[in-house]
Amino acid sequence: MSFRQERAAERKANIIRAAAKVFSEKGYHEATVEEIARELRFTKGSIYYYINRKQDLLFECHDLAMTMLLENLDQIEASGLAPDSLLKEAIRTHIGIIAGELHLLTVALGSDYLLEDEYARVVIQKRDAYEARIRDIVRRGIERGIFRPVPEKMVVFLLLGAVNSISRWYSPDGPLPIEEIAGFYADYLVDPLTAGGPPQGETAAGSQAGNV
Amino acid sequence: MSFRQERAAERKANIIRAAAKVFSEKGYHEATVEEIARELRFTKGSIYYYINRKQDLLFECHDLAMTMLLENLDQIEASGLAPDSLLKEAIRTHIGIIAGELHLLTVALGSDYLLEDEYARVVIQKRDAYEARIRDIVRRGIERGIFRPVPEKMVVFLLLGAVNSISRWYSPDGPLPIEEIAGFYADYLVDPLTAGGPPQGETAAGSQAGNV
Amino acid sequence: MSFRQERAAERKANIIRAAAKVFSEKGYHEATVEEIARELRFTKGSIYYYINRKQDLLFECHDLAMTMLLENLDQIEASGLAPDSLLKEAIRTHIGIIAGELHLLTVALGSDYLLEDEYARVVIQKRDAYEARIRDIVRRGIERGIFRPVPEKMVVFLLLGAVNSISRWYSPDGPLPIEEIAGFYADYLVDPLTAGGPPQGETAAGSQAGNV
Amino acid sequence: MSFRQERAAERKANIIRAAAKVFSEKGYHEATVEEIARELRFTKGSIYYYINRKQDLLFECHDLAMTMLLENLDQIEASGLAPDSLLKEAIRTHIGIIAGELHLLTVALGSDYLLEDEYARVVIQKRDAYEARIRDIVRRGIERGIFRPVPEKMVVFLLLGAVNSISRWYSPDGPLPIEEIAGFYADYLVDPLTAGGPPQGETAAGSQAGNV
DNA sequence: AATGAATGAGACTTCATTCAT
DNA sequence: AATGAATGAAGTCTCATTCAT
Repeated sequence: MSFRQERAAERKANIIRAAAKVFSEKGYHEATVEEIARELRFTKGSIYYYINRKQDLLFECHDLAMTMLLENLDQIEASGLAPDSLLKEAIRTHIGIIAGELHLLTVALGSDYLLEDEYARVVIQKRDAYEARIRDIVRRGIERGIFRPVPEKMVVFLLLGAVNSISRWYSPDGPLPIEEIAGFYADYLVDPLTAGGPPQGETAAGSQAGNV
Repeated sequence: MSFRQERAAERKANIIRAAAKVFSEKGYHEATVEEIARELRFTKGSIYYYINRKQDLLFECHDLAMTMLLENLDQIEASGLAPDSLLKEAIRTHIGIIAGELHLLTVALGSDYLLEDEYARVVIQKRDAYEARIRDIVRRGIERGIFRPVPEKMVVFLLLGAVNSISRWYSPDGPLPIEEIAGFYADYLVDPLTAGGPPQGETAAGSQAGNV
Repeated sequence: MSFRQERAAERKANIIRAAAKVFSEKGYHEATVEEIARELRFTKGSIYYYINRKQDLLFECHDLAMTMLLENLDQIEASGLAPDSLLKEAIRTHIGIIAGELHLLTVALGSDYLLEDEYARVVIQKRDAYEARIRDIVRRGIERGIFRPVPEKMVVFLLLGAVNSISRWYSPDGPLPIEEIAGFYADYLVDPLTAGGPPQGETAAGSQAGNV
Repeated sequence: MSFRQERAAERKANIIRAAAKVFSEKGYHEATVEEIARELRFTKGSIYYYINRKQDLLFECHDLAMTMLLENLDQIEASGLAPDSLLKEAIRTHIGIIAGELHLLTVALGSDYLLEDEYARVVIQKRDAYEARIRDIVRRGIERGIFRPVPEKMVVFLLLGAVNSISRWYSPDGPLPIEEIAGFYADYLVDPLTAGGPPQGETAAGSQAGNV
């Protein structure tokens, strides 16, 4: 990448982050392009040198966030950890990303019905891929007898629902360090899966396997 | 309540539900007053005979939803159940309300930054009250040694985050009956609180039958 | 048509004529919707109660003009005149329509590249139909030996080119009554087609000398 | 003219022609400076090294076209032809210029209301001069008894209207060579002026039958 | 009770134009 | 000579809201 291109890319990333900030504070529609511009010390028109439409900014927020989550998964899956540790690590790092890119993830985890069809398709596909990979971890855990049998899909929804909701209340100024939050969530959510722990065997789980 | 008032109240509820439907499908801003009117077989102008502003409809959605949740809590708290059963029951019925009033709860659990300050204050207060009461159940459980000591606030966030996210994927046409989902969530989320590990033997499963 | 619908249709026709006026004076792009509204003592927003987009107004101008020309052709073709008289009558009435609906025809005969594809297709089809019907008159004249053999298509282009250009200079305030202009054009353009040469002597020419 | 000046002039002509091309295809307003630049393998910014304003380009199109027409008239008037032959020659060469500089003439013969007042004045003056000189040819013909008495002004409008409209449908890829079109138009339009009817027999018409 | 009509504020977007490099 | 970047003015369009009937 040439120097010029690099600078342009950097500037674009800035714009996306500025958009994420404003979007996360006021919502997509209440956020005006002018506000995003102001955030960057730009004028309204200037933004349009880098983007085509406001909607693009929303898409880029979603896309960047999903890309970060997926790449994170790549990394930790390369570690060779066992399913239980792996799932915990996935949760912890997922939470770490939420905290580290709070605006971005707040936008991305918020309502996606704001995305126009064309864009929604791309984003939903990535999100589905992410969910599928988490589900795979759970499945592998069950197969190896590390996790008790559970309806994987529902469990993943439960896990991600709990985890993602952190973006709604977390503040870096809060009393708890994010690592502690992350650790607590990981344990709280994964431990019930480990065989010798929580509900043994006969939960509705069995009958539900593969149902959701 | 006089016949007149009754009819008026009923009509108001209809309007709120129509608004909730459209809001939940398209989001507050993409939903036009005309669409809501159409849903009611009204014209845009006519709806203003019943409401003052579009924003009112959003507020009513939030308010009605929170009222339903709070009243539900009143009811089950009157049952005299022990904290663990009570918490599970709270979760189950909370999920039942989500499923039963999907549009309404989807709107109410979605982004609240769409509410103007005046209204937001009212709604947030109710939501805080709801969280506080759930937190109290947890606290009582800890005090009585039924639950292990945990950071109550975070646990409640975790619980509600997981539970509320159901509104994002649940569909009445899905394969799983909502009671099963509710039971699974309740067990999965409450069992980790019980002191020595999961409740022995008596998994909620049994006690859940036909509960929601 | 109900009273209401009638009124609405009338109002729409007014809007189209107002648009035609402004378009013909300043061109499509230099004409702002606000100016058109002002012409009608409307506000900008009000116009959008009747139309969807500015482009619609342009289309309606084209469409209305072509419809008038085509209906006029229907009428005079029903007269049973011979091709030479018929062609002259067609030219005369065509010119009459230009003068009678000067704004509208100025817009319609002006550049059609301003129309978006969807609309252009409709308009071009009507224009082609119009040309084809004029061409048919010429062809019938040739077949019956009333006209000498000529390349019909080119002749029609020549005729219509000459006739339509009237919209560029004609003014109702000019010295010449439109009937005289129309008669002169009809004779000047059709006589060359009649086999033995032009009608001798009796052209309107004399009385018009130095008039324009 | 120095080498430098020559090069500069050439470049300017290129730019005007590029502008004419884009203007003629999309109209003045729909043509963006960027497109014109692209046509020249320039960037938007660069073009402003050569021009001051977009409007200048439009003016230059008009001006260049009128200059070509006027210079053409100079040339053929120097030939000493009689009014009838002269008028035909004027029409033929006028048409030749339209075909030879199609883009340019399409722009120039199209709507002039796009020109700002300052420029419009210059252009309209040239156009008036052109019309006046054509009118003079007609007048001389009448005075010498070669043409029958006709309202000169209207005749010139008719002639030019017909001739100029060629720019709307002519394509170099069409079936007819431009010389034939030009000849046909010249005869068709001028013959009606000659007193006793058109020159008998020798009209180009015969040879062209069925051509278009 | 209901509605057609009208309005005005505001947002997105486009683009000619400028300018530092 | 050339260009990437930035700007500001303007215009289209949407829609919640009002109001006379």
